[in-house]
This record gives sequence, structure tokens and C-alpha cells, in this order.
Amino acid sequence: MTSNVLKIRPIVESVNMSTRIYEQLKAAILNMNIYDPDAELRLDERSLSDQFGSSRTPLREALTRLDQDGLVKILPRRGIIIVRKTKAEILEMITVWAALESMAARLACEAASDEDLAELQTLIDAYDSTQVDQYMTEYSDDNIRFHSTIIRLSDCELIAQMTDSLFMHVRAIRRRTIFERDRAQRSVRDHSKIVKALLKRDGDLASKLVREHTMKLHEHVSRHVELD
Amino acid sequence: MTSNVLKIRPIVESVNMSTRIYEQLKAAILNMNIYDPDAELRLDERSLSDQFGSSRTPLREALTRLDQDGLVKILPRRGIIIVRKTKAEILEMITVWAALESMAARLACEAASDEDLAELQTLIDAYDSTQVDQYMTEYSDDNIRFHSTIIRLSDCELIAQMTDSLFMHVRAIRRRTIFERDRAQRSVRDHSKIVKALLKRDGDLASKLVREHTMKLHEHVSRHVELD
DNA sequence: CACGACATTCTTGCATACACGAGTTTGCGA
DNA sequence: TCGCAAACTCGTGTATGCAAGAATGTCGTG
Repeated sequence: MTSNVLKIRPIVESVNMSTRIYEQLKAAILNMNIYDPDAELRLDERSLSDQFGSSRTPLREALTRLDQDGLVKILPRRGIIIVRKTKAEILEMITVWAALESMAARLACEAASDEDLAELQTLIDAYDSTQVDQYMTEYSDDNIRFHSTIIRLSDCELIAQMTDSLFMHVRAIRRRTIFERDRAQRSVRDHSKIVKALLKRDGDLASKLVREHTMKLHEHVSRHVELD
Repeated sequence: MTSNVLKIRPIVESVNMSTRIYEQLKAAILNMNIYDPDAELRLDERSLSDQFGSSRTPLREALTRLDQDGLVKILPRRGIIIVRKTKAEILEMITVWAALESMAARLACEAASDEDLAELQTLIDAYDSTQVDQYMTEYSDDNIRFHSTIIRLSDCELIAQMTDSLFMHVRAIRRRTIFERDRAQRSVRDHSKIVKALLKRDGDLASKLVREHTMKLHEHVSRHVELD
């Protein structure tokens, strides 16, 4: 993934108190198991602002942003609660994901260089489909990296942003499901086929394979995951 | 589009001052021609809150939300500006749109009833591809309705939400481009083929046609629209 | 004993005041 | 006259106070 252009990432000083609170709260919510039946989903402005050592104003700004992210819901005059996604919502997110990553694969066929695609290959070379079970933790990471690499290679910033925000909501589920036996094995085989299609520059095939691959997750969640 | 379930829409009184300001501001920004070189893109908190007859607090909340929508950009300690989308960003939006509506068409093949699809047919029956130019204003509306109907028939709320927010950003461009002669004629022909594929329940074909149809807009904007 | 109305309390929504940083202007020195 | 620095101004960021609405608890009545 060498590049001949100088990619400078803007320095996001994040000096803003409200921005820092936003990031902290977001991380905190994402790290918490919100599907635990005993989880406390109610947020109290006053006590939170005390904990952050700030006033309520920047905290409320952070909450407004979290509300738009869909992580919390502000009920006027009633309070703020962390939202649990329903199974139907998760399924819709996976569907949208499939649509986006499938398009990303198509674009990557045009935009990615052979070296880029070779990088993709290295992410699956380490795993043999018959032995992947022994390296689940590593594979789980490389699996995520595989998909985010495809999206990066599509060179479409918007797809990257949108899938990021979807990933945020789905990742709790994803973590759970990947650990089930032959899903990992089939995943490796799927990935291998996808890379081949990309190398052949067959956009139709690559996009089809990616979509079907993601929709397997949809199918799996639909059948085996209980949330509500 | 009759339904046998009682669909109750939650009452969103929107009594909140900040919500009302948000909606007003959003509408105002969308109705303004932000690509006019002389357009004033800077927003002043104080004068805006005066105009709304409120204090700065709810106004700032509205601005935070608009910032997350991507309609304005809050530069810390520097001010708030209405964002102009670059051509590259518009193109990415159209690409994402293509991905989403293409998936919607695929889903609609499964989810939509024959009556639903007949409704879709009525939206294009009124237009003959050779005479559509004479009814451009009506067609422009029905064109939009055609696409939003496909998305509705997919029965995927998230796709609907996401395309709505994309549409918000793209509509200024879309309005411009649809009025060019044979784009409308070809549009009618494309739509007709799409409905046929949907009726045949051919998801692969329908999604392909929808994607290609939308990517024609991409191609068109890419070639003929100048923004920056 | 149960149900309903009223009061109290708690939490959010909005307003206002103050603090701080960036931009601008003015004054001084070279 | 030009350049740099300091002070000032303007506008955003944060804190805090007050008001209003919702939830809860209590008291009275049937």
C-alpha cells in the first residue's frame, strides 16, 4: 500500500471539550455490552457532566451528536437512553453493508493496482481453510481487515465512512458470530474467490461474490441470533 | 399500496425549539443556491438566534445536527459555514446511491406484490419516450417518485433513510441535469426495462439495470457538470 | 383496600453571562 | 514606508441559573 502522493492527515486537535466528551462517550457506549438485560441504559446529564468534570452544555452537545449517530435516543423531557438495535435493524444494516461493499469491490476492480490486490492476498494466505479454527483471534482481526481493505481500495471515501458507521453498530454481533466453527472456514474460501475475481478484474463477479458473502452473515444472524 | 397491518406513525410533536430551528435551517439551506459564487456561506450564531427569536443554546444544538448531516461545517472558534459539496463528493454520493437503489431493486423482487409493481408501472405509463420532453416538469417529479417507490418496495427502512439523506445533497444537481433533452427519453426506456425485470422477479437483472441507470447520471455529471 | 388527584421532586430545555481564542487594526521602530 | 508586535474587538465555547414538564409519592375519599 505504498502511494506516490503525500497523504497528510489533518490534525484534529479535538481541543473542544464537547468533542472529547463525544468521543469518550461513544467509546464507552461501544465497549459496553448493551444487550445485557441488566444493563443500565439510562443516562443522566448531571451525573455525566460531573464525571467528565464539565458543565452540562458541552455534554448536551455530545449527546445530540450521539443521538444523530443513532447510539442514544433523546426523549424530550423524558431523558436519554442508550438504544438497543433490534434484530430487524441489524439485518437491515447488514443488507446495506452488502450493497456498499459489493459496490466497493466493483470499483476496486478498476481502481486498485495489482500490488494493492497482492496485499489483500496476504491477509488470507496465512490461513488454511481447514485449520483456521486454531487461529480464530488473529483471523477475526484479519477478517475485518480484509473487508476494510476492499473498501479502501475502492477509493470511495463515502463508502468508507458509511461502512464505518455501520460497523460501529454491528460489531458486537459480528464478534459473536465469527467464532462459530465452519463459518470461519467458509469465510476463508469465500475471500479467496473474491481476490481471484478482483485480480481477473471481473467487477460483476467480484461484486456478486462480496454481496453473497455478506448476505451469508445476514442469513446466519437471521437464523441463529436472538436479540429482542 | 394497501396494507393489512395498522401502521401507526409516532407523533413527533417537534415542540422542541431546537428541533424546529433545525428543520427550518435545514430547509433554508436546501432552498438556497449554495453554488452561486456570491452566496454568503457564513452563519452567525447571534444574528441567527435573533432571527429565530431564541437564545443561542437551541440554535447551537441545531447547528451541531446540521454539522453531522454534512450541511454545515463548524470550525472551532472560527465560525460556521455552509458546505459546498465538491464534484468528487457528489459523484461518490451518486455511486453510493447506485449501490443502495440497486440493492433495493433486488429486495423488491422478493418483497413487492404484483399490485405494488403495477403502481410502479403507472408512474411511467403516462410518458411516451418520444414525447416526454413536452411534460418535463411532471416527469421530473414522477421520475423521483419512481425511484423512491422502488426503495419503498424494498421494505428496507435503512436504505430509505440513507437515500433520503443522499438525495438532500444531490437534488440541486439532479434538478439541473434531468432537463437535458435525451436524458429524459432514455430515462423512460430504462424505467420500463426495470419494471419488466421486477415483474419477472429477476433480481440480478433488476439490480443491474438500476445500477447502470443511476451510473448514467454519474457519467453525465462527471462529464458535463462543473462545480468547483 | 383501591383508585384518583394533588403536590413535590427530579431532570431536562432554554436563557444569559462570562471566558477565551482568533482575526484585525493600530502604533512604534527600523 | 514597511514590517512586526501588541492590544482590541468580535464571535464562539462553557458555565450556571431558572423555568417547565414528567414521574413519583402521598393523602384523601369512595
